[in-house]
This record gives sequence, structure tokens and C-alpha cells, in this order.
Amino acid sequence: MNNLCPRFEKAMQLFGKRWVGLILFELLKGPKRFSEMEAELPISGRILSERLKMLEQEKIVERRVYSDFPVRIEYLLSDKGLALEPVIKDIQGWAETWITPEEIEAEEDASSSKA
Amino acid sequence: MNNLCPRFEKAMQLFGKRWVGLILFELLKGPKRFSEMEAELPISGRILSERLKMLEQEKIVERRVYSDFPVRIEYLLSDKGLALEPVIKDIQGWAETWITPEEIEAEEDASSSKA
DNA sequence: TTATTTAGTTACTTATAGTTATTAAGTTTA
DNA sequence: TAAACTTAATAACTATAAGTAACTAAATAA
Repeated sequence: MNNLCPRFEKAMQLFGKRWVGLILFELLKGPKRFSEMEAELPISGRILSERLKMLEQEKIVERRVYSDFPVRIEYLLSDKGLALEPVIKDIQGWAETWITPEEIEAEEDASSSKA
Repeated sequence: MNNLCPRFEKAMQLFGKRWVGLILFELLKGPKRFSEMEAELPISGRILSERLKMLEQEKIVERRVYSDFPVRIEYLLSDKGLALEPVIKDIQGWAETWITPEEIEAEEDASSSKA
């Protein structure tokens, strides 16, 4: 068991965690605040907080505190995080080619209570 | 909420599911049997079965039954699945550059009961 | 001093994953 | 013919992760 490349396995453990892809997608557009991400992603504050903390620990995301009123905290990608851009772009490209509108509709119906 | 590209969101829902990356990584090497994947991946049979069924429904994986003794079932990537190769390769490349040996050791220690 | 704002956290419920034992279909061998 | 073997699952159960709603902390404004 476990004859895989350990680096790949570790990478998939990060990247394959729920919401991580969408968080990176958002942050590739530029720095974001907690509440912006909470509003733009269908993710709960608790989990967003947990994921950002994890991504910060993994040095993929940086957290910057500005002592404005009210306090402003920005999350942005580090170099390690920015280096994931090709992955995100590839997934986008793949999705545009291979995900059909029907699949998306089925998805939206299933989560219509949230939308 | 939910101003994301719905195709990307759907793609991440598949790809960001635990074990999916590792299953695709294995299948990119060529067709595999259930028991081979079960042996090579640190994943339970129940979840492997569940994931393969999902990937089959999504037309990413094909399931071929051979009436040998004992019954032989092969899983292989469809064109849609093969199209994910660049994503996997990018993640591999990223992992080789950015995942440090210390991170992997920490990981191995945490799951030493399985290894 | 009370209210307001952002960025969380805590306690609790629901959903997903993991483990172990069992089943089904087919084939060999006693 | 029936007991045993093999692969590919599935069922029942336990453990872990995610979701929800209400609350907290720090700083300022009214």
C-alpha cells in the first residue's frame, strides 16, 4: 500500500479538501477579505475560517491585518499559492470543454435550497 | 453568493472530493482492477467503490467486465478522464517544487498507524 | 454607555468517511 | 453434488468532518 509519490499525495490532501479549489480561485483574482469570500462562496464562516487557517499554515495564503476601523483583514496568495494558478486554469479549461450544461442544472437543483 | 463559474464549481466538486486525485493518478498509468487500486491506495474498499461509481456516472471512468475466472473488472479513463492529465501533471510539478520533505515527514508521522 | 462593524469562535446537529463483517456470482476441487 | 475459493462489492456500525446559529472581542461612533 501507499506506493504513490508522497509529495503528490500531500498536495492532493491540501487541494482535494472541500472548498480549497474555490478559495484559491477567488484569491487568484486578488486579495480578499473574510466577509467578501463568505459572501461569494457557498461556504460557512466556520469552515472558511478553518480553511484559511490551514492554508496560512501551509504558506499558501498570507493574512494581513490593517488597523482601520473596523478592523480589516486581507487574505492573499503567497508565491507558493500563486504557483497553483496553472492548476486552477487547467481545471477551468477542462470544465469548459467537458462539463455539460445538463450536469450543472442537475447540480443547481440539488442545492437550490441554498441558491 | 455563488458568483463563480458554475462549470468550475462543478469540476471542483468532483476533483476536490477526497481520493479522486489519487484515483485519477493511478488510472493515468493504465487500466486497473478494483483490488489493485485498493492495495495501492490508502483508501477503504467502501469508499473506493463509491468513488469509482461516481466517476463512472460522470463519464470520467469506464468499467469493463471480463467473464474470466474469477471475474475480472477493469477501470480505465474515458477521453473526459484522460483530459484531466494536465491537471494531475501540474499538481505533480507544483508538489515537486513547493512541498518540502519536512511537510511529508509530518504527514507520515500523523498516519503512521496505517503505513 | 450603548450601538455598530468585522472577524472570528463555540456548541450543537447533520452528513460524510472509515472499519469490519458479510454477500453474490462464478469455478474449482474433494 | 456440495464445500471452499476468489473478486467485487455492500451493509451495519463507529468516527470524523461539515453545516448552522448564536455568541464574543476589539475598536470606534453616536
